[in-house]
Amino acid sequence: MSPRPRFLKLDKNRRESILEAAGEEFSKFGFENASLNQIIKRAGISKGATYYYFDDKQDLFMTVVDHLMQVFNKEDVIEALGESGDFWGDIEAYAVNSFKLMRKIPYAKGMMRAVLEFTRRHEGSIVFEKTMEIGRNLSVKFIERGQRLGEVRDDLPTELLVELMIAVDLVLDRWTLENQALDSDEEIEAWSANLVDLFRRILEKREDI
Amino acid sequence: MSPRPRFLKLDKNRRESILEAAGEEFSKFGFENASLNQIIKRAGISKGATYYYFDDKQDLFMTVVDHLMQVFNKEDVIEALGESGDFWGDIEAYAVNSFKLMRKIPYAKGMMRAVLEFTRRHEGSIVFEKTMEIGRNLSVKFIERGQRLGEVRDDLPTELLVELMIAVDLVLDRWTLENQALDSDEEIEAWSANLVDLFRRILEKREDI
DNA sequence: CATCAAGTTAGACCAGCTGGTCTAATATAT
DNA sequence: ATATATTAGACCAGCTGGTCTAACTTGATG
Repeated sequence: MSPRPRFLKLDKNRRESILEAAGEEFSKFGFENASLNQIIKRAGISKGATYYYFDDKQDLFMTVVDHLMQVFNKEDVIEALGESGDFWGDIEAYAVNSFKLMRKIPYAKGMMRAVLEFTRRHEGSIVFEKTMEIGRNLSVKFIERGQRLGEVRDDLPTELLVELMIAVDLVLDRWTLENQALDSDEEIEAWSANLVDLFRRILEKREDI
Repeated sequence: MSPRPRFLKLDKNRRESILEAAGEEFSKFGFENASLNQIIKRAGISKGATYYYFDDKQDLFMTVVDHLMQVFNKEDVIEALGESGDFWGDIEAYAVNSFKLMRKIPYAKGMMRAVLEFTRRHEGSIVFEKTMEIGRNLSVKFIERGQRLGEVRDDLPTELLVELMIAVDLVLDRWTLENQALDSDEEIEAWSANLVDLFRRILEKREDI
């Protein structure tokens, strides 16, 4: 019944072209607005094959999400976060990494937005709870660690801070994407610094205002 | 050909129920995903009437936008912005006003998001240029005035700062909306202060980092 | 009052798309 | 040769934005 194992046995090229087509479509239009037929056409597979590998549209969506999670989790910069002395420096390292990854998988950030939107609309959906937990926990853990170190404010709800981080992240992503600002490593580092500066401005504990 | 004058002659109740139904639908789902049929059903009018008053879906969308623009422009707090000595204080006054307005027209902010999304997808569309100019100019003027007063940073492109402001604004709007945080005037003022604090953190000129 | 034209409305209808189902054909392995 | 895994694509109901005709309302004119 659950056709995912089948999908994993598939030829690598074909598998990736499906993931890419789906990823780009979902990334551009969000879950609801993405056209399954369009994905199929772009991936060059038939309806029959599609529904042989996936239960439905949502299953395909989840497969793309899972794939991205795996890629992102391989990079274990996150683990070291805040373990060294330089908390904000570690964040910057993570940001650089994230930007570099984005250049390799351009639809990754769009997918993140799509997932957020989806979970907002289908809050009851059990399937996505775990997925969201992973993404959220990263930011939540980061914020809580920062708070324990006395670096991050605690006057606003953590969930709100997470939302703010994601929003700012997405704005900078789109900005750099539209202005082709990430062509060289220097540019990646410069924009990472900008992102971290914004995070810092928003999250930093301050008494002076 | 252009049926808008007809619409204005319409009975006020009916006109407003159409605007409200359309506003809520567009606000929830964005332009493309909003169902015209749904709007019609909720407004209690027929297809024939709809296409008698509006050229097409986009015309209806524009009509809602126009309506909101009129409402917002009546409040002329914006004009005084930064004319007094207290720049950030003036911003706060504007934020309070904006939150109060949002409570009266709950779909206003959702519409803003919808407009942003639409213009992003239809950048060529001449119809929307003027509309966007109004919204943008407000933030742009604000930022430039702040820069002239030496309060606002100038190390990032103005357009990017605008995007950041809008994004943060939307996050706080949704947050307050979902947590019914704006029931009393005290809460409105408290959250306005939070919003302004965030604006300030993001925009403020700083040497220390 | 009757007549006639203009303004307004209802909703049947259309092509085009959607996600999803089903069958029949083909490839593969035993 | 046979059973099973895989694929193609015709087909479906349900929706979409938009068109069109026929009926109804309104108001002016005789």
